[in-house]
Amino acid sequence: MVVRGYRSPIRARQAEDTRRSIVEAAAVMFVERGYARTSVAAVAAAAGVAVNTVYTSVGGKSALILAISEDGAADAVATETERRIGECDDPHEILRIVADGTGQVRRRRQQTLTILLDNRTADPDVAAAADHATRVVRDRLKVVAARLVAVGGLREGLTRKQVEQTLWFYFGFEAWRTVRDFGWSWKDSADWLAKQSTNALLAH
Amino acid sequence: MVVRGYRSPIRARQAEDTRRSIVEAAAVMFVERGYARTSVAAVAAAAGVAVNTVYTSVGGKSALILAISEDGAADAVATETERRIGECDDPHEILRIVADGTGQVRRRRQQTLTILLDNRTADPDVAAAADHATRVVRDRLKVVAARLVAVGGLREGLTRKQVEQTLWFYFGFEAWRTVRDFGWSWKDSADWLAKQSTNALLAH
Amino acid sequence: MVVRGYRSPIRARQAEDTRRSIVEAAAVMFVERGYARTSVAAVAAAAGVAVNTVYTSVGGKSALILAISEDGAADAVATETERRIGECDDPHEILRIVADGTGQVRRRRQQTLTILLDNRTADPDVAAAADHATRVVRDRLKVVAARLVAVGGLREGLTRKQVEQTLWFYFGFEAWRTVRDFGWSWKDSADWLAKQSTNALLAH
Amino acid sequence: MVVRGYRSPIRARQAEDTRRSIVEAAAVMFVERGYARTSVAAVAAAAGVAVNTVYTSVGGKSALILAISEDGAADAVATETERRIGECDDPHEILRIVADGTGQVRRRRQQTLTILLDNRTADPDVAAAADHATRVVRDRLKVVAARLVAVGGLREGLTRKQVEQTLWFYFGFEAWRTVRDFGWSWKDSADWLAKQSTNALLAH
DNA sequence: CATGAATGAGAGTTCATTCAT
DNA sequence: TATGAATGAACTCTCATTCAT
Repeated sequence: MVVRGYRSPIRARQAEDTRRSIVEAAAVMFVERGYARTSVAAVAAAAGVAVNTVYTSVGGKSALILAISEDGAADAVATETERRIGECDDPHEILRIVADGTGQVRRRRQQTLTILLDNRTADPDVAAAADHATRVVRDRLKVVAARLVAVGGLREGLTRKQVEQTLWFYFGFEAWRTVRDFGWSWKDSADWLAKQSTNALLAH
Repeated sequence: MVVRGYRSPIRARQAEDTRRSIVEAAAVMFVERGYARTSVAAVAAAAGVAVNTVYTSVGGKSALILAISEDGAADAVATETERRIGECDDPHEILRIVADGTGQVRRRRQQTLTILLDNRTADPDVAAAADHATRVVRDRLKVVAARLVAVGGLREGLTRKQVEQTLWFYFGFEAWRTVRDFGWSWKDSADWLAKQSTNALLAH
Repeated sequence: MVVRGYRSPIRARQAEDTRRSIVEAAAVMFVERGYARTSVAAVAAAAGVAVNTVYTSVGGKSALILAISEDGAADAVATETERRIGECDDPHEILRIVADGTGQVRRRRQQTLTILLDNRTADPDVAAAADHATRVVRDRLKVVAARLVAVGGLREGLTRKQVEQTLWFYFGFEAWRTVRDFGWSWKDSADWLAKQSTNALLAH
Repeated sequence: MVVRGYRSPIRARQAEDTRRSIVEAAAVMFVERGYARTSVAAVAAAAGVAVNTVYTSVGGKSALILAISEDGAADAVATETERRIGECDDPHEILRIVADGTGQVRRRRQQTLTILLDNRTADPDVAAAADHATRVVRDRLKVVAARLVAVGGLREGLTRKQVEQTLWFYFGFEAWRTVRDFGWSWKDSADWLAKQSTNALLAH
């Protein structure tokens, strides 16, 4: 077998296009019909490729979930949010920033999160990906909790762990899902959550 | 054609036992492995019966979900809770009662709710059952919201709809699931939710 | 086990009623949906009895076919027809009698014959019953052929075997089925078949 | 999405071979054991392929029937027969041609017709295919009837509809089946049917 | 790189039948 | 005698996956 030093940028880009369209098609179908009831054949048909192309260009069914969950992993918003919080000394403002930040992440990754959370039980790989996503967010909220403790202004008697849990209660996936179901606008949702969490966490 | 009345209480009870053990086995497996990945054969094996006994005594796979969701449908706690709220004039006390009541329902039906909520996407029948369960609880919270409006003491500017949504935010399935995940005791969970919702809804 | 000299004519008659209604229900369903696609459970439901009663009072599925095919086996018409042919010397009249006789048998046993003929391939038992019914009729036509040879008036050169085959062609199950499909009246059908067979068999 | 044209004549032919051998194996088994009692697995085994290859290359069980019935649908003989009848002015000759033509079609499609006719009740799809085949032949005989009316020589008082029905009686599936069962040669069968139908339809 | 063909494993479901009452 | 419960065996079909091209 001769390994040729052969690269075709055109074909490489086509391949990338194919891959992307498959992953996108999969995401849509996973939201609509759920992971378990979506067949690889259906994804291929929706993407307009042969069944096997799904395997050659993305991988098996669980690779599709991985690809979906990785697509939005490197989220610039989250990094930016973290930076702003690190620079902010006002706890009220910090909660506001968290509300906006988690809202924007949610907005951006809504589809992905729905897929991961709603199909936890369908496949161990999905469960793992969902847990990973959860852990990432909760780790960020841990940092926020530490910052809130540092800047002061919390209600009496709140431990750092309690703060972190409260933040997750108000800004976690379930919270956002619930308020999204109410049909509120993104801004109203963020306002409301910021207000509730302020009540819960800050003195006065 | 003469329809002869045939009754054998012994056999009827045995049949009911069989049915129950199948449904219980199914519930356990649906929690552990999820609906989609649990086969009827596995349920039958766990219940110690033949595969087709599942069909003759319960029905198909989706009938299992239905049976599970109906098992706890008529919940005496919910009725009792509604009665107590109807007799109570103190809004703080009402929220306390709601916290305890939803907690007890959750406690009692934890397994069932987990199954329904986590397998929504796996099967339309599951989705329907989950929606039904959700609607039942939200309808009850609507009544509570109306009661709170009636007894007074709410924060200024809150509409009845907002009250209902807030109640769902604090006492709905997602809220309880979140606090359960924190590993808190049932009592602590109820206390915390009551406190948070009081902050959110009541003046002072 | 004590064998009691116990007979209850009432129960015996009830049992016979049950049996008959099951067989009749089976006959209807076999015509409508075919043997293979008719389940024993469906027959039982149509007859208003438990599934197992079909087994205890008639037998298995193929016993149903046997019961159906025997119900009309002892056909008085056929015997009467044979007698009249034996007494008749006019070949034209004989064919007339055969036309009427086979028509009446067909009329009377239409349902049964349809079941047997249309479900030959569905079950070896059905095939056997169908073959039996066919043989009975062809044997009778053999007697007729012999009689026609005896009374004379046949076209030149016809062997007894040819006569028998021709009679089967014009008065057999397939012939009657074909003319029935035309929607003709029983009388018109018999007239037409008598005329055609007369043309085929008799001189002039 | 770019749809790339992919053609591999070698593989396409192999696939076609596979398909054909499956359909042929199915035809044999349907004749021998009937449609209902023939399992897809048995067909696959007889064809030497995996069970699911039956599904991927032909379709489900009913698709097998369709494939079988279509295999001989475009029958050149029928077309040729129609042409010859259109050019013929002698009614005796026309009946002769019809006898030969229907006989040849029967000869060629014997297996297919047996399958369709004998399994009518086994499956609605089979019934539909059988009805279709029947209709095609009867439609052709309608044309013949019209031609006979046009060229003249019919017995007095025969309507075109009666002519068509008579043709179906003598040259339809049931008629041919009956004479086939007699064990006659194809030629003898055609001669006999031509003669009988001539007697029935033509003056003198 | 992408394809069509073929596969093995397993799913849910139905069926004819038997057992204990 | 007739019943309801339970069964084993089989069926059709779908799925995720691999092979040769």
